[in-house]
Amino acid sequence: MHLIIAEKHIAAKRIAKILAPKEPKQVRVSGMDTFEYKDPDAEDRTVVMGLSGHIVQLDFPKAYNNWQKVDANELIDAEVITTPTHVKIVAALRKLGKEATHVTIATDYDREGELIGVEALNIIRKVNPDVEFDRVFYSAITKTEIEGAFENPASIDFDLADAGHSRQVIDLVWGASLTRYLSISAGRLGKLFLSVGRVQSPTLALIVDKEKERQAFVSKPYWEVNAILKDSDDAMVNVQHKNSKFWEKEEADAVMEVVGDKASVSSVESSKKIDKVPTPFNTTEFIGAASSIGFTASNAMRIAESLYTNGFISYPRTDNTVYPESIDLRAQIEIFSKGPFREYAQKLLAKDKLVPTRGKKQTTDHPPIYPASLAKKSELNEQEWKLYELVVRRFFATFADEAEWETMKVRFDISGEEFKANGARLVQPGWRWYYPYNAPQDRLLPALSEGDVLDVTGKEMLDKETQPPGRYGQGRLIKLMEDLGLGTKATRHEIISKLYSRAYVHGNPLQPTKTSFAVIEALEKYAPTITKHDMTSQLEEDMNRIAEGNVKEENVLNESRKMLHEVLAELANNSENISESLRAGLREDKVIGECPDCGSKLMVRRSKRGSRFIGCNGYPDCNFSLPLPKSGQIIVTEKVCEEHGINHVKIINPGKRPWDLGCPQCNFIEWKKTQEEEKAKQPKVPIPDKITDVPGIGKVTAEKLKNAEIDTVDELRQANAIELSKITSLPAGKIMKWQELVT
DNA sequence: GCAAGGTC
Repeated sequence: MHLIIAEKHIAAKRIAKILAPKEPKQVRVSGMDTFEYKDPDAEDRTVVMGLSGHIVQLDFPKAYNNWQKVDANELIDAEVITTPTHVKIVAALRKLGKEATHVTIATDYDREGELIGVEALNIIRKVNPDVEFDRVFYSAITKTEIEGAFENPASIDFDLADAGHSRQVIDLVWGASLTRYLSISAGRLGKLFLSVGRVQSPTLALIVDKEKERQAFVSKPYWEVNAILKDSDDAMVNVQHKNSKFWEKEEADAVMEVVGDKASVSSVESSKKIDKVPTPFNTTEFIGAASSIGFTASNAMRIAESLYTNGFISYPRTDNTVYPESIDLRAQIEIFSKGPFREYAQKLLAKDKLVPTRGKKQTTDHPPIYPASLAKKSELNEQEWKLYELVVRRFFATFADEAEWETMKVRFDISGEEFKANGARLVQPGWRWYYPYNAPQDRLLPALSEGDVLDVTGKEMLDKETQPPGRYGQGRLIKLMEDLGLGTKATRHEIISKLYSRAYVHGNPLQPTKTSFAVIEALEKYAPTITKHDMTSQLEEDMNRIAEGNVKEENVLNESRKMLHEVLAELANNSENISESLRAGLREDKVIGECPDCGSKLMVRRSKRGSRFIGCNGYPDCNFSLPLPKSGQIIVTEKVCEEHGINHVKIINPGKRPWDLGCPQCNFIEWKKTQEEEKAKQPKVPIPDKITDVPGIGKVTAEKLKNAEIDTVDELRQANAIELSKITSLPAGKIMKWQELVT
């Protein structure tokens, strides 16, 4: 039997369909769908099966799992084992592998694809050591490419796979040991650990650096002088003094002073401006465009994935910005000559020649993202449609003409002072007709010529100040990561999500917590390697050397482990310092403002039972407290409540979108109000006389309350639930419920 | 419980 292995299920299905003389048979093997056919030239049947990317994972043996017992240092030279992550697929691979006489690896045409293929082959060779194997390379699953690839099978590039494997080992060993070191050092064990990694840490450093730049920024005041003119047809023109920023108020005042009531046109310059045709979408460009119309990176990718699996767009994870020749582009446009985009498709098809733009990056992995089929609006939800439309319009735009603007620069003389106005008018929409996103508005000026005189109908002086550089939005950050070589098309958005879920950042644009400052500062000082994108560039270089056969993987790994030993030694030499500054950062993230009762700091605290609340540093003299939700990471944001002067709070739960709780005091007041309203709706129940009559309070609980000097219903009602919870170790929420019942 | 890379 000839076994063909593709990287994913859908690729296996489509390859089988292209290669099979008639419709391939779908056969289930160990719970996996495979595709079978009989090639007339072959003696035997062919089976095509798909993997799900990597089906195995690197890890340390179980003995290393205990963070308290196993030191970070020991991880460096620990054995690295391969464990299956997709058990069903591995089982199917073994079963089919045993039967196979010949295996063809048909995974994606890139380094990870080579490694994924070798991983699968290794599993097969364990059960069938002498099996024959080869490799095919293709850049798009089209009839021409697939047939061409299978007519000319090549051999597996084991060096390239080794290069990929070295990356896996280095990432695991560096990531795990530094994560463990920092987490232990900060006393953050359990799910609040402080993670470190080759990609995530330099990315976090970018965000922290930007925040530092903002903090160091000193804004400078400046003044702007504008005037409003009216021409003979009563058309208004807004003009600005040629000094767009006056740094001295006196100078602006002086200009205001002299501006009279007539303006004369001193010059009119008109010229042309060209907007270049956009290039085909790769993942980064797509996320950037989606981000500019309001999608988060992860949402954009999640939706793209579903559009892809439903056949509406091509594969969304690609670096390529050049359409491969094997795709019949005209036919792809023709698909849209009916339906909601027909107007656009027809206009393109009427062109003599369809020449698409080419981006800077040309790769072998996949084609750029383009629409694969015609969708009906009713088949998609609103968000899916928006992104589908984005992909369709971008695809069209890449065949369109340049957009052309007519620009006008007019200078005016008002009482000897020069003022200016800029106009722009889109004269040739070109590609902008197909792709109307983020289009600059026309700025129309009336027809003016030199010597024209206008009335000055108003003047104004605005005081402004220079603004600090903006924080990174997700789209911008992903572009920057790509420029620096951090992460891949498939992982950049996941890295960003990781930073959110680890509570290193919040908000969009991204804002780092104090903990992030502390983590990055500690690493930059004592383990700088892991905070720089150079580590990735160095790794890329090493991987290229391995791939070219110039160096053995083992040598690169030895070198890397040696470096990591040095890094950990440096950390150990400064352990007290590091521990202290990490803990200080963590503490700072818990400060939520000043206590309204006593002026001490209000902090996020933990009761003995482990539940969180906001408490006052003045305790026990001050009892001020506010409740917090039971689960989720608590992030104190920069926003301050206008009414209560304390910071707003966000709650992060894994897998859920962050919950903006707002001001904890407002939230508590709101909560009490809804409780009261709820209660008002309920039929009146008499308030119990004895504490043991309160539903939910039994003998044991009553005893506990008694120990805390709560004997009567009145005392229960008046108690501070959180304080009482601390003394009795009864849940505060329950106490509050009982209080409701006796109020 | 640790990374980053595939894929869903």
